Amino acid sequence: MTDRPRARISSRKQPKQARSAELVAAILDAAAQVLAREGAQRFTTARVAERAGVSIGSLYQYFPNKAAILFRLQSDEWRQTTDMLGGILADAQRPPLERLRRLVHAFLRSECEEAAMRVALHDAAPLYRDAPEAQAARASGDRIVELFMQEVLPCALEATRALAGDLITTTLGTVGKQFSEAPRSLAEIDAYADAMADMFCAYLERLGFGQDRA
Amino acid sequence: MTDRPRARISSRKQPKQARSAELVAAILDAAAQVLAREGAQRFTTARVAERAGVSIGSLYQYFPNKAAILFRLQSDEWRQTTDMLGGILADAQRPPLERLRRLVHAFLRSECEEAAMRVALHDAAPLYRDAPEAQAARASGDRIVELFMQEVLPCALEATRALAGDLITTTLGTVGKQFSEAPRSLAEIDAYADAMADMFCAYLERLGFGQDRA
DNA sequence: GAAAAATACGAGTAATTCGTCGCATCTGCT
DNA sequence: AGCAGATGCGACGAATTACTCGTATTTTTC
Repeated sequence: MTDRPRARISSRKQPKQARSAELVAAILDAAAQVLAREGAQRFTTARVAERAGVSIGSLYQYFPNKAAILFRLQSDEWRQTTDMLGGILADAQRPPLERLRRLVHAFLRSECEEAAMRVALHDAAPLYRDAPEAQAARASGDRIVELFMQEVLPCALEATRALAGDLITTTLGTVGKQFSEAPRSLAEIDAYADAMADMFCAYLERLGFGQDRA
Repeated sequence: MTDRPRARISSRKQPKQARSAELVAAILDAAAQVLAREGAQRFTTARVAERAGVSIGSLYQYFPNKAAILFRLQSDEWRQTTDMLGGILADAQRPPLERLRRLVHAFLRSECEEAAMRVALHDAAPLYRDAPEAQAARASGDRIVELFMQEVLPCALEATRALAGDLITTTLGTVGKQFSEAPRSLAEIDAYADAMADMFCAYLERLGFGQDRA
């Protein structure tokens, strides 16, 4: 049906000298600022270049188009988040459900940092969402949760486990996304995170966590 | 910080003759089609007018701007959905948790109808999201769930109940939103809805549903 | 130090889009 | 029929935006 704007997102040229690496960093920094202060609608390559103190031509030497800048921001964000969450789930000292609770807390807190920028980045999602690179990034996050699910629900059917993992991942992600849209105090965030963790734990326990004797 | 484009969204003029009422209907119909076929990015007043077989000037006689058309579509959608969900929750014949399960099923199914249009409407959300009318529409949906929560958790603290209601509402809404982005078979939808209902029920039962003797 | 390669620049182009305004047409009413 | 208000029209103005290309500058290499 629709011919989505299939954006080429891979980088146009790799910076080889030090100054160009700085330039790319300046652009990304400026992009985050423009996104936060002006919103997705007013996010333009010209504004980013101006804020970065760089000419528009230089910008286009390292990013093939506007979507590539946005995708790069989102991509960096994702890598950072998945690393953090992976670290929390891997902590074998603590019981699994406590790790899950810590994960929920950490995720919601991180979603509320730089909230304005995140909201705008989500608003701009249509510009980079359909790129193949974006789906790959998501998949790596899913795998982390899948491993955890195998630990928590070893006896469940594969299909059940996959569905539960998908549900938890999706809930966390989408609720977190909406969560950043309204400013909240730290106490509110923690209360919400506890409620969400309660919900996940109640669900997992009902699904069979704790009944290891087969 | 940001100067959001505070859109005036209330209607410019009420249609008084039959032909103008038809014109408005034609515009809304065309708007839904343009949204579904072209996506939010290519949703323009000119395209809507053309598809409706109406001049651009006529369009602007009944809608003050582009955002108003989008908001109207979303608003109609919301009213329809809340009516349906309210009907399901009000059915006093069935036990509460079964009603909740039916609600989840109905909601996810409805989210998958006209999925392309819904996705585009969500993409365009930044254009109408901040309008005061939009928040009022959301609130009416929240009240329905709140009544249900009072029935299900009469003994819980007010704060707990409100938080749980918020969590369930938000989860349903945001997961549903993402859900419409990928096409699914009816069986997949039902399986997902069952998992989500399981999660909600496990949560509510743990919170105290079923322990009425104080 | 000079040639070559990499980097930086920014005016300019082509396209798109929102919304207005003056004028034509239609409808209901007396 | 004839009038007034409602409705319908679409060319046009003003603004914005993504991106290119020829040229100038800096860095590296030999």
